[in-house]
Amino acid sequence: MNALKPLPVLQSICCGDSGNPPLPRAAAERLAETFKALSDPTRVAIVNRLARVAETCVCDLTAAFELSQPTISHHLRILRDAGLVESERHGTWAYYRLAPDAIERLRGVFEP
Amino acid sequence: MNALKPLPVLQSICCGDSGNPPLPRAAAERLAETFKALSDPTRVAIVNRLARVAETCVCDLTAAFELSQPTISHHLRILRDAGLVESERHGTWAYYRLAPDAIERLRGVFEP
DNA sequence: TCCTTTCATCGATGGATATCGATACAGAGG
DNA sequence: CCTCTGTATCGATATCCATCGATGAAAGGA
Repeated sequence: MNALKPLPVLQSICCGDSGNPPLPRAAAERLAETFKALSDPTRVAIVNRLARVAETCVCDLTAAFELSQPTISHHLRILRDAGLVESERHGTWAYYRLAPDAIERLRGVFEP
Repeated sequence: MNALKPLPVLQSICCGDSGNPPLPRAAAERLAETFKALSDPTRVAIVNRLARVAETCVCDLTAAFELSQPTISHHLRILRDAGLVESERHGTWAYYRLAPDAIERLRGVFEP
């Protein structure tokens, strides 16, 4: 932790603080939460699968990935809490699909 | 784990396996690793800052975020290992910038 | 009503992670 | 050589997470 900012002459050699407003902490935390939902290979594969088939029930996911049903359900909950997927019950089955506007939210991080 | 697939009549009610090739596990792991690097609020804020100022030394980051210098260095290493940022030393200071083609890699997950 | 199927939740556990202080390394200037 | 400053790494610790078996909840069929 350096309490003093560099001298002006050094500030031009190093890099000065830009005048742009920084990303608020709350926004950074919300974005990080969404990225964290994609920080697992299984969840990336689930999202990719939903991008291809548009709708899937849990039973097909447990068959596709070699994981137990509670584990798949756990991953789906994390994706749903992050707002990346939506779920709907039809009779006995629960159908999951991609949330329509979830992807657009992630792009702003990389743009000035 | 259900050993039997649903009967054909139920298969049409539930959802069948699409013929599309699934995402290979290695690709899913690589993508998850990149997303994991963005699963922390501090790292999201660092990337956002680099998107605005294009180049920053570590000393400015430790001043901007109220974290210790080892912690900032730790986060920068994770971002660099993930291929999201690049670093370069000029004299005493280390400069970090966004890796140019890092963002494009992340988009394919959501597209069929 | 009882049974089966599908999915969600709970509790436990082994492994990963964010954070810090202490320390080592590297470059610039005496 | 030594010292100072900016970074990186190390070791330790508290917390979080992925996974599983067991169990609960909900819906449909016999």
